[in-house]
Amino acid sequence: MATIQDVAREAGVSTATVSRILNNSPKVLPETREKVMAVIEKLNYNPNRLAQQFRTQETGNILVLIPELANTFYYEIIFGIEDVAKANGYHVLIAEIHNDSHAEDYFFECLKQKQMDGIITFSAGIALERLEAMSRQFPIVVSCRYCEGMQMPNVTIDNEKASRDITNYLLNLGHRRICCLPGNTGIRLYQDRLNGYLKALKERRIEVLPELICESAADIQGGYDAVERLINADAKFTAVLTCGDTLAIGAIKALQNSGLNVPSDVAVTGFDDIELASLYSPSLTTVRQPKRQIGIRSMEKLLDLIAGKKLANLQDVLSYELVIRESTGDFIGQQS
Amino acid sequence: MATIQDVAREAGVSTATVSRILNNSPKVLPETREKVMAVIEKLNYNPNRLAQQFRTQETGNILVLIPELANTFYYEIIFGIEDVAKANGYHVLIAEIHNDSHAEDYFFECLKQKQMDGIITFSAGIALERLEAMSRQFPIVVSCRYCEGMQMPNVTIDNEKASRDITNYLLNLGHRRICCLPGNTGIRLYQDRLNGYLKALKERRIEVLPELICESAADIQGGYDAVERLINADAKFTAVLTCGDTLAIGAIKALQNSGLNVPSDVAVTGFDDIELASLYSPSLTTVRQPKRQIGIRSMEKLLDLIAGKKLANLQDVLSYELVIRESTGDFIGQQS
DNA sequence: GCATGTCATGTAATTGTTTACATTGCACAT
DNA sequence: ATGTGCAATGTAAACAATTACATGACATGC
Repeated sequence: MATIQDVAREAGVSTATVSRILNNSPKVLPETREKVMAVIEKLNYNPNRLAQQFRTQETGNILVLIPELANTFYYEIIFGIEDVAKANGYHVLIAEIHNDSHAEDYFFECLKQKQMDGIITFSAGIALERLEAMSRQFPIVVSCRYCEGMQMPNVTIDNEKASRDITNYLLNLGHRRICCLPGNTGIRLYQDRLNGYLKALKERRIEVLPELICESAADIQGGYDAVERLINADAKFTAVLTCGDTLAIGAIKALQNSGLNVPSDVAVTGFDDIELASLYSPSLTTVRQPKRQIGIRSMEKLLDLIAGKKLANLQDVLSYELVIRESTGDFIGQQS
Repeated sequence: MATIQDVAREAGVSTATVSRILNNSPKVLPETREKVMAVIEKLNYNPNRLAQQFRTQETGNILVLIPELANTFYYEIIFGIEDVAKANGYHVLIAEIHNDSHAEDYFFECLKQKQMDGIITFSAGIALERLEAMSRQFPIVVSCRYCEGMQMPNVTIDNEKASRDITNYLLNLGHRRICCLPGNTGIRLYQDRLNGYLKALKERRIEVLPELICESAADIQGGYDAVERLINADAKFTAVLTCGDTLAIGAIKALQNSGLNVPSDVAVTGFDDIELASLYSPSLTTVRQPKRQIGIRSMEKLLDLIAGKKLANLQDVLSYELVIRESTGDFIGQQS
């Protein structure tokens, strides 16, 4: 593998000149450039990016940490990130964290050690305090996770409010016994959505029934299992509010397997508006997060951080939208 | 940010000693080790991994290139990769290629320039000849894409045979007018599956009707669009064979929207057995690829390549399985 | 007491770039 | 002729680690 020295020697110039040509510095004679380019061609020379990065402490790569590849919610966000990244000459790498805080640590170490220029994370397995401390030193944006009281660059929607809204929608349809599938309440995000549900019920002075709240993994299987448990426990309900579209899909499948029709027997709501939400049968009533916008905003923030700019505001709270589809059907009873 | 020199100076030892401690070299006095560790702690020193990598030409990272994050098929494969990687001290990064061969090039450049130790690719936008040439020099494994005649490390199933099998299954159920949604036949993978369909029909001497073959994007929307086109063209058929589960889901949604029931009016088959295949309504009859195994095998191959071992065999062809579920229903007619 | 071996540690080269600074050569004004 | 300025190019340091080789201290055997 040829080095810049090989090129310099072969072309009879100094490495500095070769470097200048490579970096499009203007101060170089056209004929010199041509001569050197010919040698580069001839030797099939490629600059060693590791050496470049080592020298400049810049990689041109940013890293996105996501909890699970399996959650299709992240696609469009990542599209948004990629768009902005590409337009600014950055490349996007993705790493899956699962629940492995060691892995998460590792990647933050990579950032510390300049292996990438910045991180956008959707995960938060590591201690928030550490994350906050690191974010003061390195370009880090936390997306889709509201970190109350924390001073970190942050892009989200108001999950609690959105969840309250969709609960109110069910209440307005006449539902009173509404199950809640909050997913994993160990994760702040899901806790917020559960809180929205609780708040909505309390505002209407409707009793919260603990037996209608069923935690689970926040995926399809989790939704399926949760509803199965509810049915086995003989719970009575006319609606299932889930804190994620994947949960909703699992829930619907379980309801159907028990011979219940969605929405005529039980209404179901999702959250996020993943691609499948509109394509599933029945299609899902859900909260649409501005996914692309979240990605765009996150990357823009990250670029500012990388450039060392002061952020105009640390936290961006974007707007969401209620999307009414088939899974909640029609009005079933009295308005309260 | 403290460097190894700072640590050495502060601890009153040489950088070599610090380095030895960092790399668990045995030849260092316990008291020296302790003294240095204390300084490392005190200065909050972290080795600069970029410098390490630059020096050693090893990164401990491998890269997985996938065409689209949106295709849930890759999750479990990546699980398998991650398992083996983790067990061997490697970390997995993922990059999405879309249809951007520049991006693909970029990442292969990264490999050339030692920014990662190896690549497993599910994509093949770049010229196969170049890929083959590179794979002779660098650790590269091509997964899920059969590259006929190419001499590259490769892990796949026999797509054509699997597709022939599932077509035969439909034929055995009595179907004669079977649509085929091959997805994007520009991609070899889908071409192979289409060929399997064609072969099965020809073996039974059933006429291939071009109007029943409808190319599209290889995703949910593509499947939806393709069936819509077939219906609008007033095509007559009793089954739809798709070359991907996402296509199948789109197809089912479109059929249902036209008032057709799956499977009683039209049978539908998928391919891949993504998570959703068993959870969709109706659940999908499909070809189960040994996803985890594909991941494991791919990573094992890559490790051998990184270690510079000669591979026992370049190509691994793994076995698949037909999974019968609801979307194909029961026997509808005469056996041919 | 001296040669030899072993162990812990130090010295300094090395890796491939970039870049601040130095140098050279030339044109032009004086 | 000579000084000045500028453009093109060269020189060499710097980046932060690893590691081959060197060194020094001490123990051991004769």
